[in-house]
Amino acid sequence: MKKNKKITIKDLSKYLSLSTSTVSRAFSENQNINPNTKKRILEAAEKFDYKPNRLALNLKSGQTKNIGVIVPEMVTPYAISVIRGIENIVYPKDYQIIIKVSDEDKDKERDNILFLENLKVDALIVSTTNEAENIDLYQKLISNGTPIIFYDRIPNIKLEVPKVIVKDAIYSSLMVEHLVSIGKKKIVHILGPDTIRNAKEREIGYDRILKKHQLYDKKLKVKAKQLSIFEGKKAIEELIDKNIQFDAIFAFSDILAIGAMNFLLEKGYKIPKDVAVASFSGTILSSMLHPQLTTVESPLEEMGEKAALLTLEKIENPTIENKTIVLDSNLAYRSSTNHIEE
Amino acid sequence: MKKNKKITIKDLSKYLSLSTSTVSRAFSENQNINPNTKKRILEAAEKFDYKPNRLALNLKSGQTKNIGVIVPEMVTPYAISVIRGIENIVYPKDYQIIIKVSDEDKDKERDNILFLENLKVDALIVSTTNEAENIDLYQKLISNGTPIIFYDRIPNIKLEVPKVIVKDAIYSSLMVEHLVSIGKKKIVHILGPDTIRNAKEREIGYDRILKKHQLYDKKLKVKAKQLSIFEGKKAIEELIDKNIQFDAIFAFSDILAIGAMNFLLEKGYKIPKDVAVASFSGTILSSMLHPQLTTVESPLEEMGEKAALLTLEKIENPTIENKTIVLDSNLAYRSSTNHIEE
DNA sequence: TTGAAAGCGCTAACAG
DNA sequence: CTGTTAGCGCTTTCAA
Repeated sequence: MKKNKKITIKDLSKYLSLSTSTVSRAFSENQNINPNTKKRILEAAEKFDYKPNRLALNLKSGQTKNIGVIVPEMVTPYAISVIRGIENIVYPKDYQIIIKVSDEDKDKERDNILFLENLKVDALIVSTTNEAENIDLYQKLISNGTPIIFYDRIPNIKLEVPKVIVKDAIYSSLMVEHLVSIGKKKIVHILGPDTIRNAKEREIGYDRILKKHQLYDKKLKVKAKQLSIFEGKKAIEELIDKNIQFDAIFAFSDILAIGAMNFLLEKGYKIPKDVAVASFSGTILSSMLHPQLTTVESPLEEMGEKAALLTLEKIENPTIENKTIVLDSNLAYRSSTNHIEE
Repeated sequence: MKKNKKITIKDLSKYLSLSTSTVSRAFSENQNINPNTKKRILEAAEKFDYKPNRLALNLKSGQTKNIGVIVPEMVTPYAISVIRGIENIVYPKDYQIIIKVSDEDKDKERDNILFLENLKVDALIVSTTNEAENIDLYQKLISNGTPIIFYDRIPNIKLEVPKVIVKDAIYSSLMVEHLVSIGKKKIVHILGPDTIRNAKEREIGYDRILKKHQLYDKKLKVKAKQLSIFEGKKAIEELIDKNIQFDAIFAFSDILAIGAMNFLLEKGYKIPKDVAVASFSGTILSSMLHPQLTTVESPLEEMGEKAALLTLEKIENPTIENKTIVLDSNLAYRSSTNHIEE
């Protein structure tokens, strides 16, 4: 079966005995066109259910109206929330998004960039897998005129780009302060991989509070090599093996916290009585567990919206200054740290 | 900064003193072109980093090379696995996918269809929110010549379309049989909403086994109105309120099982000793919990691949017969049903 | 205010 | 085997 014959400007012009250019003008703003003519055209368009052909517009304008979005992972619903925010902004403006997932793999990320470049996307919104990788490529795209906007996990290098981030160090501090406030003294920090800029920020926040309360002990810091359940589990297993005592855990991310918590649960620990657990990230995942996880909830959807706004700005005006937007988060206290005596 | 001047076939033809058509021929298969000429052209293309302009190709062919994918939800990593499968197949064929999420809302699903139609996607791959909704629209698109391929949650009506499904009833039976085999006698079924075809299938599987073992009791079936953690919790809460005894739960989906299990855990039940819990779906979610969830693991990635294959077939040959592919699943036995005496 | 004509980059008859 | 030409649907000078 053939596609329905789509009606074109030509058909309309023929029907109305007008030129195609006049018809065309009826669909663009502020053109020199007689209001009556415009009205007639619009009515006819309505009647025949005319829709401008996006493909032709694209070729004409050289724009694909596509924005590439590269996210580091999709195992957690983190990215999907950010994407929702992006959609909120770009769909009304007639842009599409093409989503690519890097699966925490810098090489895959590189492929994704190349793929999207090849697609001639009008801009790129990205959260990196590794703060120091693929910078050359990003740099190249940018100098070729493709706007790139980073969010959350941004490159460490001074790249001249717009970005949206959260206050990692501050909220990390606040969360650790919470752990101290509920009486915890030996607070473990499961650090994120040091290929992620945020990991360092969050560590700074953690260090600050523990030192302030003279609870700091280097032995309480364990590094996760990757963001996986297994690494979270491994980190804690290591501590236990080394016989290092602790009564709380502050993990770099949900997924790490989950690995740690499940391991403790398996071993019969009571949470939060024996060990309180808190993390950073704020996806719905944290409330799908038992006990529910106390966490720093980043404003993911807003992050996407801001990033999209910056993107659109940059597309419309490539010479605009590169803003950095810093977002506040929310502290969600849940059962994993709120011990209720039984 | 302006985009780099992209070089075109025209530039190449000028440089090589050839016509644009000859140059064009060098990039398409099986054309009448002198191998040497072709070689020269390819070399020049390489040298100048020539890339065919997708936008022009699209206009020319009337194809967007975009495939729309509509998924019912993205709270669980279900869809993302299917999408991965789709990507495996379509990316090598130079297609892009545009993902739209319906959030279990039939109206949103409708918007998504309209949106994608407007985008002139070459085909649609969809998993519905509701077996009986938006059929008119799907029907319309199909008769307008847009291939639509359904997977997993398909419409109930006899729509003449290719589809990919799993053996819901059979695996449901197998899972319930497992529950019986570990000694459970009072097996609750949390049914999915009856707007989902699979819910009925899985119920059939459940009924069959319970009747076979003369364990069937209508009171043990509770219906979830939606697929949410809360509904899972509510279903079980209801049973307990009504003082209905049970020692196992078979839930329509992961998310329902999670709600149920967390509620029981909160109330101090031991899982699986007091109550064993099993579900159907097979995302990574089930192994992120404690205890890990026994579940029917559907071959999600494969499902995506098959759906994509059917899609490509249909795009290339619209008159091809509409196949239905039925996939096998895997039973993953985990701690939520394997009680180990302590 | 409207129309004619050119052209975005590419492909595909058709002719040579 | 190669070139000429027209045209996909639309916008945009330029002229009228």
